[in-house]
Amino acid sequence: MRSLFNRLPCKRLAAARRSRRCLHSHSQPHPLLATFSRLSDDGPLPAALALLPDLTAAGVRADPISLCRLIKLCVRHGTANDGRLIHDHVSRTANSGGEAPDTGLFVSNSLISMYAKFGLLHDALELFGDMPHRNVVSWTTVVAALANAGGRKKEALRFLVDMKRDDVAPNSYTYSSVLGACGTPGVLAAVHASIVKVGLDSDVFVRSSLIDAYMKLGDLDSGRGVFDEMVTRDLVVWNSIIAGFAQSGDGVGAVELFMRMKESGFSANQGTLTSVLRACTGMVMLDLGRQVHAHVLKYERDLILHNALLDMYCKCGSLQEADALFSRMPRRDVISWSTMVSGLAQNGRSVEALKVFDLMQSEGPTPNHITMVGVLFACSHAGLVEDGWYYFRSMEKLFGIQPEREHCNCMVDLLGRSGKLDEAVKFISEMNFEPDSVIWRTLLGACRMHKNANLAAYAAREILKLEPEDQGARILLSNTYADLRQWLDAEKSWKVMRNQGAKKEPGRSWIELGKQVHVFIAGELSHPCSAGIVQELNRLIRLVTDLGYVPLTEFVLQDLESEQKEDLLKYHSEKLAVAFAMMNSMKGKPVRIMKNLRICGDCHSFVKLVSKSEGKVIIIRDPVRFHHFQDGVCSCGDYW
DNA sequence: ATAGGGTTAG
Repeated sequence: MRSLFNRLPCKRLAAARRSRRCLHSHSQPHPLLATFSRLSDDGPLPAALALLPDLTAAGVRADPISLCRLIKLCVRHGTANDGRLIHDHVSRTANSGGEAPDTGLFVSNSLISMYAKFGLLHDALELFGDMPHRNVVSWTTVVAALANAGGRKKEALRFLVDMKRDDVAPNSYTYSSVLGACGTPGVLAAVHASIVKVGLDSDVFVRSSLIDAYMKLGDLDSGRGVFDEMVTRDLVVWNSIIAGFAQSGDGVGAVELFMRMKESGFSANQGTLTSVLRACTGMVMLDLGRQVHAHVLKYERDLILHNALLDMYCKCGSLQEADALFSRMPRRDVISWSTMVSGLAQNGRSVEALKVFDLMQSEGPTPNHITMVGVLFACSHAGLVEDGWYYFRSMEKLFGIQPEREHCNCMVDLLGRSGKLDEAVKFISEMNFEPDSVIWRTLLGACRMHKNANLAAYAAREILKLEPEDQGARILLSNTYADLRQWLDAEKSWKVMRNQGAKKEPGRSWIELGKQVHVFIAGELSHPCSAGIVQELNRLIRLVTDLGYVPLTEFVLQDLESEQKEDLLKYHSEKLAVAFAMMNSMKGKPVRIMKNLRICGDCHSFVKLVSKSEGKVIIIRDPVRFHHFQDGVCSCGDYW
């Protein structure tokens, strides 16, 4: 008998065991059980739940399969209280004896999973602690719950250690869950090693988690390595690698992978499209973004995807399209509204941003802390000091949002940039936080803007106290000295940097044209069309000089002869990009340029005049905000 | 009975 069972395939084995048990234990199943089984299968849920007390009264035990199904039904319906009801029922009937030990285990595992899905981690852990036996599934469910909960990743790893100590071997389910909890390269390397050791590294689920984990830690090469080794990839694996590239700022790489994915015969789903849109957002690839839009139409109800599309239009500076989409979206959540608020603010339309925020308060969801960052950003970039103070002071009362570091930073920016440096310093000393380097850097930027070298030196020293290795402070400090033409001090500051091996990040601008992204590096004539670009640049300079352009050499940071300074200015990356764009862009269409550093004052006035003389809309996005140049005027009002 | 990928700011 025994050996016959062993030779049967698993499913049939289980069925045979069940039927054997039935024959031996009770001759007739209770009629209530049949009803319960049917109701737990496809509902209605309330009717199935109502049967539980009847079962208890009749002294009949519900079978674990039905119970597990019922628990899943509660998850689908989002009714945590019903799940609790089942838990109560099970614990009341658990110890009446006479059942296989695994029966309780299955139901308990289901319940843990249910609690985790409802975010009731406390209940999940309590139940886990009370269980007489735990198997891989129990451990895995808890590990996954902790890995997915915010801020409990360390505990997830601890549970992985504990389960091994308890002689329960993790399986591919466990590893694919726990990989998301590896917060440092060292931990990730260790977990990866043990995955290889037990031979689970070829599992697709494990692989996609590995790729994701490496990419999220910024280790693109390792992520790519895992991906390249794979023979059989599925859609999620493709999505992981594309998302990784998109999220780490390699938009071009993400798009290339997307093309390869399609060549391999996969078609994009919502997740793929979201990542591709994010890549477009990062690189200002508006044309590609618009093509993706056509595919988004299929997924009318996917909010994440629509929010990504909305952000793409905002960050490509096309607010008409953003606005049109926003008003057509059937549903809008906090993220949709926040995207719109900061999108408008970053594009220099602060007043409209605040109007959208007003609308949000009357007909939208409750703002969150990110929304408020956008609101304060709008105030600081339009010099709206009074409004900024109002929102900052009332956000806790109105929306229950406690001001955090980011909000304080916006306030320092608001006060500092509007020239109220003393108030900014006072604000810093009165904040609820210890000022960090970000705050000091904001103050330092304001000092540079208002040419207050003494305060700048103070802020820079504070930064260097906190981050002695960070060269940003020295750069900004020496820039301030340079602005003041205190060349000796600037030189001293540069020398320190040189000695520490620091190099200023080169300015880069890029532009999407046709199906390509063209990159321009300050001072380098590396583009294949460089000769033509220089010619065009000279033509533009002649034109704008007639309109009154004078090179603002104060934006050159070294002490050089003025002619050399003009040369350095002339080949700023955004000027190269503008010249290239003028030669190649379509008539009547705006030009979009993105750059990695903030735009300098000289380029700003140059582009203003080019927009006038060429009758062209030029949009330049820097890391913080946008400049829409049209007819000699910029949307930022020369305040950035 | 347990698992992997996508959205806002900094």
